[in-house]
Amino acid sequence: MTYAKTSEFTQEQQELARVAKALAHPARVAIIQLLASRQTCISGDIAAELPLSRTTVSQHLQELKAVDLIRGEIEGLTVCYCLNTELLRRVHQQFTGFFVEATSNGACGPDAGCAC
Amino acid sequence: MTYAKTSEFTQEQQELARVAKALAHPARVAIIQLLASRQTCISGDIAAELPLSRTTVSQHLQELKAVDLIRGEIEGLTVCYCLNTELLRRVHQQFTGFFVEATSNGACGPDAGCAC
DNA sequence: ATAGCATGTCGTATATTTGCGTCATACTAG
DNA sequence: CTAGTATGACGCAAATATACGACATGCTAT
Repeated sequence: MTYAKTSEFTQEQQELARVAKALAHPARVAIIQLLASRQTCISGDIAAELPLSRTTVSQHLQELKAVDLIRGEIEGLTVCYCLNTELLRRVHQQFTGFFVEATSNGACGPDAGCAC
Repeated sequence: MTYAKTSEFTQEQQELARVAKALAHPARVAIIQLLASRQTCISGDIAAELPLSRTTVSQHLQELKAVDLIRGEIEGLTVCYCLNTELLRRVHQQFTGFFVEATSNGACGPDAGCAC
């Protein structure tokens, strides 16, 4: 994600893109849903639930952790991953703001001089 | 995005990831914000507003178009791009559902047997 | 027809992502 | 201490994404 031109955008745009990127893979979406559905914060059980190797799942977990959407605590032999609900709520706000802004102005139409 | 294992996830997870991927670059976020802020559906003016070459911007536009988040109508010499507000609203719902699901269950804590 | 502009497509180089096997580490149990 | 197990780190191959210059196409005037 650290391409040369990436830095020339708004902080807000970069943040949104950053989180979006974290959710840009079905496995990572699935991981978050899994963590949300279980009371216990499972660890390697996640890998067992996904159609991917343990190694690959571990990488996806690291990616989610890098964005701080999830957190991991070493619990003896296993590792306990949890959702960062606080951040998730904040991100939800951010996305909502974006979508509202994008949908508030009625779609451009003939009035604006275009055929859409 | 069409890796081998991608297809073994829920339709819902794939859809969400698909849209998230479309928003996973600051330029594409910026494009949507630009289209939302202007009454007229600008075309190549978009390129002028972004710190990227016209060619690169055109590619980002094609990606957004591929996911149907925006639509383009040839308007004589120029091309008029518009937001697909209908889809945007649907996507907003989808994301909200996801985030609510992820944040409704209180974070796992000592009760669940973990230190998070 | 000719010239000129707006756009998209193509080819190319580089950076990143994805997926997995193998190894190193760390802790638990015997 | 010796296994045994759960995890992350490392390295590698293949697939994608990113960015851009050069070209092709399609209108609009003149």
